[in-house]
Formats: sequence, structure tokens, C-alpha cells
Amino acid sequence: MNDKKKKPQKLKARLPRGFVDRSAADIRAVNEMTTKIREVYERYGFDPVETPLFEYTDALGKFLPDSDRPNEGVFSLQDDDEQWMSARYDLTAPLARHVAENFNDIQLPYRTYRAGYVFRNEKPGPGRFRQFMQFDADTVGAAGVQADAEMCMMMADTMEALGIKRGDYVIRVNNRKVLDGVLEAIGLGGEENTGRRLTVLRAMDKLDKFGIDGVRMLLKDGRKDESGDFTKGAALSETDAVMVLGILQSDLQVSADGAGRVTANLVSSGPDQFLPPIYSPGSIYHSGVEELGQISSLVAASGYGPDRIKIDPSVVRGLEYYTGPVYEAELLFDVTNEKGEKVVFGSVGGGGRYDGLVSRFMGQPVPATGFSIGVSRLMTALKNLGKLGQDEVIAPVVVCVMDRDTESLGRTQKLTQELRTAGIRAEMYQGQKKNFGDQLKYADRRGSPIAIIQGGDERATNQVQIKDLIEGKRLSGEITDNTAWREARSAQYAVAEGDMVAKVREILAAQAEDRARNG
RNA sequence: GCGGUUGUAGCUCAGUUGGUUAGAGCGCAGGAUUGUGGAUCCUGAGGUCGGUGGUUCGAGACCACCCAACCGUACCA
Repeated sequence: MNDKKKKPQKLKARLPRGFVDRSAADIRAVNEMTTKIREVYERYGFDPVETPLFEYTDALGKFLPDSDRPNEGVFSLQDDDEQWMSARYDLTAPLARHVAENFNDIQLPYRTYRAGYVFRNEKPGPGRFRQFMQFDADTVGAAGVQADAEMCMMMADTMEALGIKRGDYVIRVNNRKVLDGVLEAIGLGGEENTGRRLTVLRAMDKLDKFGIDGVRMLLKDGRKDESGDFTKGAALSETDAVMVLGILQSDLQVSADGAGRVTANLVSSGPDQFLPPIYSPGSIYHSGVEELGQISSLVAASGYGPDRIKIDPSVVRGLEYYTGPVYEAELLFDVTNEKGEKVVFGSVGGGGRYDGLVSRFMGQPVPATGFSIGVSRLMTALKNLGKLGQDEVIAPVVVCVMDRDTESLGRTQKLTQELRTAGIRAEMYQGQKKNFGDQLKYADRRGSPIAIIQGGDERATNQVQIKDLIEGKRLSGEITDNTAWREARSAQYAVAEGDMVAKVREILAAQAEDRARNG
């Protein structure tokens, strides 16, 4: 077939990798989720604010060091005046810009929330996309740890508002100052050790993934993965590695002296003996632990125990801008993917204190704390838990088109409109098929509950036929002969035109009852 | 970025040691059926065999390079 090859090449329809189309069911599920999240934030006194998808790249802080090009991880383009702009990669940096730019008009502390898509130009993976939705809440201009404590409580409330039972999630809290103090104690303080410090923090962040022994390898010589790839370690001494491993496995102990004074300590709970850095009241380590003690007491005072908000020194979070308390929401139930495999889901949201972010734009310090929920990720988990998509939207009633002269079409349109006026989802058949059977086939595949039929016979007596497609489908299981099936006109009722809406309502109600009964 | 696996119709896949015009199932479209959904039957459309180059009388198959997807790993604000 040589002439076949001469046919013009068709364009291949394809989605850029790492991006997804969203179905009606997904969109409705996300709306359901964001509505619940928003209710919690509003109740805590937060107000919405929205910033655009694009920012100047310098506002996002994503220029490569020693280069006038933006970081590869962000989608960037040059404006017609040569300035670099980038698609936002989170909602925090744009908020910092918004606050700095409108500083005189904003009443501090400024409590806001916002949902939106963010973009990351990196390799997509299972459950990781290059466009995804985050839902953030931040308090700008509040320096005290009570603001951080409140954020943790709000996260816990949000989890429960989404239908995640107490015990199926936990908010884990740590403080960057604690980790910084430990790193200082093992001689990794100072500018010259930035690289090794990052290596150690990254290793600590892998605790979920590789366990304590995996982290031990990464802290010392390195680790080889199953494909044979080798990851270089941080080359810590045994003593220093034990110190780091010790803090990962430590718990917070809070003791009150009865006079309202609270002291807090981290005590190791694992096999690696953790020796706290030498006591010095003003040290960074000590103020970190003290803050954790305060947060723990503050949330406990409102009834949030360690089953909901737990101090956990193994939380690391982002390496770039957090300066104090950090927290993340973790799901504790098993999640299985489409292939039926168990998946370690990990964190569905997190945040922390970023006291330096707004002040990049200003001559004065502006403390801030906030967190972000990964909406798409959380939705996957909630679907799994059966917490979403339970109240499915019913497909529209289909009004069949029997005759195509303008007068008949007008009557069909009017019937459709009557249903809509009564608040019932309805559509008149708009396809090309003139065969009535094909229209019912359309309605069937569409998932329609009911078909309305008015041909010449019915019109003559001002009647309509109302066909219960759900009941009919059930009956069709018993049918073997097509002709008999047609003649039976099963689950079909003839009513006067004026009674159509009432009868449709009756059938829909019966169907709803049936669905409820069968779960 | 590094390592591994895989690329044949819209989807899932067959295709012999290299041998004529590349197949199946599902799906899709038309018909049996212009007033009744399922099942059935008939007919049809749909392919740069991931790409380029090479070896060969001859390549979907063999070789080289490239591209993409998947898995692991690294990075991840």
C-alpha cells in the first residue's frame, strides 16, 4: 500500500509529561476537599488572597548562583524587556512578595490562605507532577511560637474535617534550631561546612525511606541502591554519626516545677545513645528545645495531645528557608495504589517558620509562619480511604428527539426546559443519530437515570413516556430475545404532560433510595 | 544526572533462526433495527512496527546512536 504512506502525517495528540487532564469526578472531588479546608481556615480567622501564576524570577529567589539564568527547576521565560519571569513553584515566596509590596496597607499580623496551582520543572514520578495544587495558610508578623502552635492545631483540625480519623494522621513537629545546634556540636557549624551540613540534613530526611541503618550508611561512607547506584555519604566519625542518629530517635520530655516554669529536654529512645550538646542557656540548640517544649504545652492546653500533634526531632523539611519550628502532616493508614501495592504515603502537607523570607525585600525583619497542603496528593489518599466521591453527581435526564421539524423540536426543547426549571438536570438529545434506539444507547452510556419520550402518538394525547433506565438495565439482565425486550417496554410509564415533572421526581427519589440501600 | 527494563492499531498484546501484502482480542464507525438500551451476527475504518543511520538480495526482528515511557536512585523551594 504505497499510496497509504503518502497520506499526510497526523498530529500526535499527547500531553506534556508530568501534566494531567482532570476528569469531572476529580474536579468535583477537589472542590469538595477545598471547601472543607476553607471552612477550617475561615473559622480560625484567615482571609483569602490570590497572587498570579507568574513572578519575576528574583522575587522567587531562583536565579542560579553566579549566573543570570534562572534555576532549571522552575519554568521560566523572558519578558519583552528581557527580565526573567518564572511560574511560581510554591505559594510562600509569592506571598512574601505580596506582603513586602503592600506593607503599608497590611495590618499585621496578617492571616491569609490561598489555593492554587504551582509548577516544578523536574522529573515526574508516581504521584508527582509538574503542575499540582497547594492550599496554604500563613501568619505574617507573628514572632511567637504560639503562632506555630496554632498552625499545627489548624492542620490537625483540617485533617479531621476531611474525614481522616484521629489516629489515622499525626502532625509531627520539630525545630530547625535543634538540628542546627546538633550540627554545630559535631563541628559542622560555619559557612565553610554548608555542603556537609546539607548532606547530613538530607541523610536525616531519608529516615522514612531507608530506616535508621540506611541513614547510618549515608552519614558515614555512603549507600548503594538496588540498581547499583552509589550515594556518597557525609563521612562523619562514629561518635558524630551516633549523635545525629540519637537525635533522630529521641523524644521530648517536659517537666513542670510546680511554679509555672517548664523545662524541656530531648532524651534518646533508640539504641544510639544521644548525648545532648553541652548545656549553655543561650545556645541555639537550647532555645530550639525550649520552643518545642512551649509548643507542646500550648497545644496540650487546648486538648491536642501527642496522638494528634507530636514533637519528633526527625522532621527535617525544606533546606532553604525555614528558620525555626517546622511541622508536617503524615498519614498513618495504609494506602494501596491502582496496582494494589502498598505505598508509603508519608507527608501530605507541611510548613514552618520562615523569618527571613519577607525581609529579603525590606529593611526590617518580618517574622512569618505557615504551611501548605498538597491537595492532589491528599486527594489520592482520601479516595483510597473512600472519603471522596460518595455523593456522585447524577447524569442528566435525556429527552429524546423523535421528529426534527421545528415545531416538534420546539416541544422537545420545552419539555427539557420544564425539567430544568424544576431543578432537574436535563438535556435534549443533540447528536446526529436519527435512530431512536441509538438515542437510548447514548443515554445508557451517559449513565442517565431517565429518558423522556414524546413522539407523534404521545403528542396527540398530550402525554409523555418516562423510561426508568436504571430499573430497565436491571431487567435487561433477564432478557434473551431482543424482540421481546423491545416490545416489553420495561420500566416505562406513560403520563400526562403536566405530570411529567412529578413522575420524574418520584423515579429519581426511588433510585436515590435504592442507591442508599445498596451502599 | 546515574543505573535497569520496555517501545508493533485508540487500548492490551502476538509476530518462528532475518523471508511474499504485519495479525488477534477489546474498543470505535456503519448495517441487521428511522418508536425502545443488553446479547448476537455482518461490514468497515484505523499502522512513519519510537526515530535516524548501518549490516543484508531481503529488517518489525540483527548492530550503533538518539528519543520516549516505566522502575530504582540523586536533586526537590
